[in-house]
Amino acid sequence: MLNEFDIFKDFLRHHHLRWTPQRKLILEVFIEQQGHIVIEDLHKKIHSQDPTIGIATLYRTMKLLVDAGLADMHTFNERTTYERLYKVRHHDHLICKVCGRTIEFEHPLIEKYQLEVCERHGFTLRSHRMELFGICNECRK
Amino acid sequence: MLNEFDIFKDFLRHHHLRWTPQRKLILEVFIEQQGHIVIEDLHKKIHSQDPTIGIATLYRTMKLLVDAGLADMHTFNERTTYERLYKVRHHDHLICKVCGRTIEFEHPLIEKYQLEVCERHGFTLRSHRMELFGICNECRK
DNA sequence: CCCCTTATTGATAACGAATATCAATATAAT
DNA sequence: ATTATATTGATATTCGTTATCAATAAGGGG
Ligand SMILES: [Mn+2]
Ligand SMILES: [Mn+2]
Ligand SMILES: [Zn+2]
Ligand SMILES: [Zn+2]
Repeated sequence: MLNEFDIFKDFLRHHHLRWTPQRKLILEVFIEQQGHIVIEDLHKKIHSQDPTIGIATLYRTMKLLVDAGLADMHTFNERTTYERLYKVRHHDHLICKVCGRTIEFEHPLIEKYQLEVCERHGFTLRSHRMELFGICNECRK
Repeated sequence: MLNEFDIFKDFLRHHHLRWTPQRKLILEVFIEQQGHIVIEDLHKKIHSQDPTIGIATLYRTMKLLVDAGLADMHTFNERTTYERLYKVRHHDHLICKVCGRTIEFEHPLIEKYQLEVCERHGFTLRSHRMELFGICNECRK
């Protein structure tokens, strides 16, 4: 199986885009993160390795990673986060309104019923977003 | 059962807030809309009845209506919309990525499994968001 | 009804995340 | 190497929303 670098390179080639040192570094830093990461934190880490990389390039590259299927973008609590999406199963999130913590889960039946609903409406499903908001175990204490 | 005006008045009293002509007009215009409405359209309609009402007051009042449980706020395709929430059953949305149309649906089993997931994680569910993105029947043709 | 505290208002400045612009530079195909 | 074109970083710009603030209004007590 191809690794993320090869997947990204292939994606770029396919779209007549170019493999650059900036894109390489951004991908390197991104894949060593885990969980949901915001642009700001990503930028700090990238900046510490190469202070010349501009914020615009980071935004542009993250968009490419999403298009390439290597990153997933979420917006929780007015905040945009990116999540690695490589050999990671699809999942949805519980989001604590108090501490902001997210809990990941998957529920095959829910996914199945989503498809059912779409079929019933002649709708071709491409992606979905499901977020459950509330109060987590820790914050209830 | 109380109507929306009484509910809003009660809400305001409870929070030591005041019933004003501006809030009355905004609620009047809001409840005669159906479906998902953006601030801009709401503002146009309000402006035609009273050009002196400022946009800030509209934003402030819509937030109050959400808090009072009379309006629901969504963000589809980077656009914030408000939806009337009075004697309207909870529902989720299919959103066409081509034409932007939304289709409403409800699925009791999905809701049930959502609760199940929350219980399993000791999570107290307060609200949720579920949006299915894809291509609608019209746009596929 | 008046008084008085406090909420509300509208105009407008400010914010901030994300994007557009653009001239200089780098990439990769030939 | 040459060449066409994609990319870059700095920076200006966008735009929906919120903060500021002085003037005004609401509404409870008397
Ligand atoms: Mn996740
Ligand atoms: Mn709806
Ligand atoms: Zn929590
Ligand atoms: Zn459509």
